[in-house]
Amino acid sequence: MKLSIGKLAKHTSVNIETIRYYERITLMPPPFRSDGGHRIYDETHIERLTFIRRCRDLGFPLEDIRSLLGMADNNEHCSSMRPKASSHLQLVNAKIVALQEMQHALTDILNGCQDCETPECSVSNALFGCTARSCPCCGRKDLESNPANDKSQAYDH
Amino acid sequence: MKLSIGKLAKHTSVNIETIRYYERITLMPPPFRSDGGHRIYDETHIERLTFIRRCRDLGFPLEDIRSLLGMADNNEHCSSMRPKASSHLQLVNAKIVALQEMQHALTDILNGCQDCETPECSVSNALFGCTARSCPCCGRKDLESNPANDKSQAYDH
DNA sequence: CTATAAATCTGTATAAACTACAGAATTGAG
DNA sequence: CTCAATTCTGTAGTTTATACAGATTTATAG
Repeated sequence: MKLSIGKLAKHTSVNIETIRYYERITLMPPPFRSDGGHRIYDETHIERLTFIRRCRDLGFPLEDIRSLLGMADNNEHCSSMRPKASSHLQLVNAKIVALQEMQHALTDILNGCQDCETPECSVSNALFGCTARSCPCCGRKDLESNPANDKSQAYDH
Repeated sequence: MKLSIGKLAKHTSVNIETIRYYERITLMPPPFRSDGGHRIYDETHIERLTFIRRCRDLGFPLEDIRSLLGMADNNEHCSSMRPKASSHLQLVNAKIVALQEMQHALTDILNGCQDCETPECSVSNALFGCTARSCPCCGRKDLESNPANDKSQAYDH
């Protein structure tokens, strides 16, 4: 199964220039070439590139991804992979928690505020979530009038 | 409650130059200044910056964040916020799914492979997850020997 | 209050991760 | 075979920050 760079780009939603960029920085291996010099990919490239793209979309820096790929490239023993996998797992877990908070906030917005015209809606409260100590939407600042306010408490009005 | 830029930086884990950069691109509002010209922040800046940083860590581009913040800045009616909130929620949901897959993959690695020295471990299989059609770890390619292989099937050996 | 170290200021340069041409060569559909 | 579409290399620009230089301001120790 052979793919031109254009087909690979479409299949993975990574654009052509980025694929060449990843090759240049050795994140993707240099592929075979046609007689005329065009790049020829196969499904192993699809897998690898899909993995890279997914990690990027989730906010992992390229060097983290390079390190994870190094694990799969099996230049190392499993014993040396464990710390990497473990620390990456912690980051993944933290990101899931943050995304779930955001998910709840957005769901609240969509459920709670159908079509109001006043600034009493739950939008900013929901968006800023439990970290909010004052309301960016109406400007009310409970904290200043109540300095003993619990920091971890969600702002609510 | 007043904060120097350094305190804000520590409190939010965003570094000083980045805070000034966000001000320059109008993602953060210009703060008050001391007589000498030093920036003075309060807790509304903490909230906003924390929100920005969290979004960035999760892979959302600044323009998406700008749009979300616009919702909270209440220059718009709720009716116009709904489509934005809705499409952002879809992205959030997709990211959660992707992260959970990665979470399972990494957990598998940590549970399944204690300290092997051979390339038969589950590392690459787990990492590349259900998209894998050949094993980057041992090089076996089931797809080529079995062209009718189901694309959606996880590679397993 | 002074001295001086730490923090911040503006402005510019560099980095990381792409993205967009320009002009030439290759590929492939008709 | 032709000619439009695709890809090639190389270079330049964009986005999202970081880093540094030299001047100024602020905090602290005497």
